[in-house]
Amino acid sequence: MAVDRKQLILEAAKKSFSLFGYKATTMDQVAKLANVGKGTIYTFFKSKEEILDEIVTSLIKDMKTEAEKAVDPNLSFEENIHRVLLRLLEFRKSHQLTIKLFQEEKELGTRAVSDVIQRVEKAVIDYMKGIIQEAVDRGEIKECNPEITAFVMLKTYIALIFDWEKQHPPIEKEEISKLFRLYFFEGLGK
Amino acid sequence: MAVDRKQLILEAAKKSFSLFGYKATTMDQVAKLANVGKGTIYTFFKSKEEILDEIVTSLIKDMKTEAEKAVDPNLSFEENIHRVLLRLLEFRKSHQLTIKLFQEEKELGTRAVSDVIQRVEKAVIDYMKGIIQEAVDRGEIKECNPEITAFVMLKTYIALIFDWEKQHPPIEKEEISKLFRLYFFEGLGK
DNA sequence: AAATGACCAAATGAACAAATTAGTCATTAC
DNA sequence: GTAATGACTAATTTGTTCATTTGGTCATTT
Repeated sequence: MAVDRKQLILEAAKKSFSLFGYKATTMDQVAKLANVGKGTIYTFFKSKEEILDEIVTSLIKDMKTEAEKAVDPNLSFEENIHRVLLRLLEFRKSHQLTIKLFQEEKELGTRAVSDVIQRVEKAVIDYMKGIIQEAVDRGEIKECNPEITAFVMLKTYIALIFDWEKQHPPIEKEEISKLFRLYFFEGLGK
Repeated sequence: MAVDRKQLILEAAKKSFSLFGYKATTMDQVAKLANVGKGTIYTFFKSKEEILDEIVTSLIKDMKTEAEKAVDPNLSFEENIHRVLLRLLEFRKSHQLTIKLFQEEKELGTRAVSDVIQRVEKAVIDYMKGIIQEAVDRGEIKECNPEITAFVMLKTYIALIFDWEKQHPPIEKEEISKLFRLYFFEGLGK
């Protein structure tokens, strides 16, 4: 079978988005990178935005795989959710595409990019929601609204990992784990 | 004694910053609003930014007063810190100046405004830090890093009040109080 | 039938002109 | 004499023009 042109286009676009961002990537560039006529792109995708959407859909799939690798059924819910969050935020921190996208959202506020980031966040929360619901069902943790809990946990991790570093030296993984246990599981109360 | 010109200028600037934002406020406008010559402004302040700084310094003082009013020594630390946070975020939510400033920081990214918001956040965290340290000393809550704890609590509240509302119906005050107790004091663990 | 790139209308941004602005300072008012 | 002023200026911002670039189409080629 000949080369999969759609795949070529997706890879070219992903590379270009990662390197230059969404807005700065031109369709001519993608066509050239993919070794394909520009028109060909439009036989597979109806717009530039649709390419980004498809790339992010597969990104979300990758993140899910990554998250699942972090889960170990022998460990407690507490340990698992911590590992999932760390792994996902590590992913976000180390993958060119996500870095560029978050940067573009903050600096340019490109709408298509905002939309797509929203989608990633929702996917993460949905995934965590599932894990939390299971833990509640298993009786491992107290009754709680899984969506709000997932939301608060994610925001807390982002605050500890991304926001804290803006003004202070980074907190060690081990330390974050301790903080997380203290705040969310044991509680500050005596 | 004649009218306090410096105060007139501060009030005019505050009004204009609240109405149009920092960047969109001109010194001519402030002078006109304050009924003084533009040159007079520069006998009290060395720049537009210094006016903003002074206004924010007094804003921080107001917030501190507001926060102190929320504290009731008969209540538990848990209840007090919750009341302080709610009161401060209520303040931020309902005061024209803070609304405009946060909006301008997000939309325009004006540097002087970013600096000043940073300062407000630091002041809030410092204040909370003190309350937390006291509670630790009193043995009311577990040993913890007061600064990180204050930081995480503030971020959590902002997430619950501002970020959650972007996508969901707002959470009731009473509900936020419950969530806060659950996550930070009792912990999810059984 | 699939792929292509010349083509087009719309969007962008470089370049320049005009207007506005923060801050100064010689003059004025008291 | 000194506190206040607003006309002035250098610098920045804004509006405008217009050539270039861009996303997307489609007649032609393979």
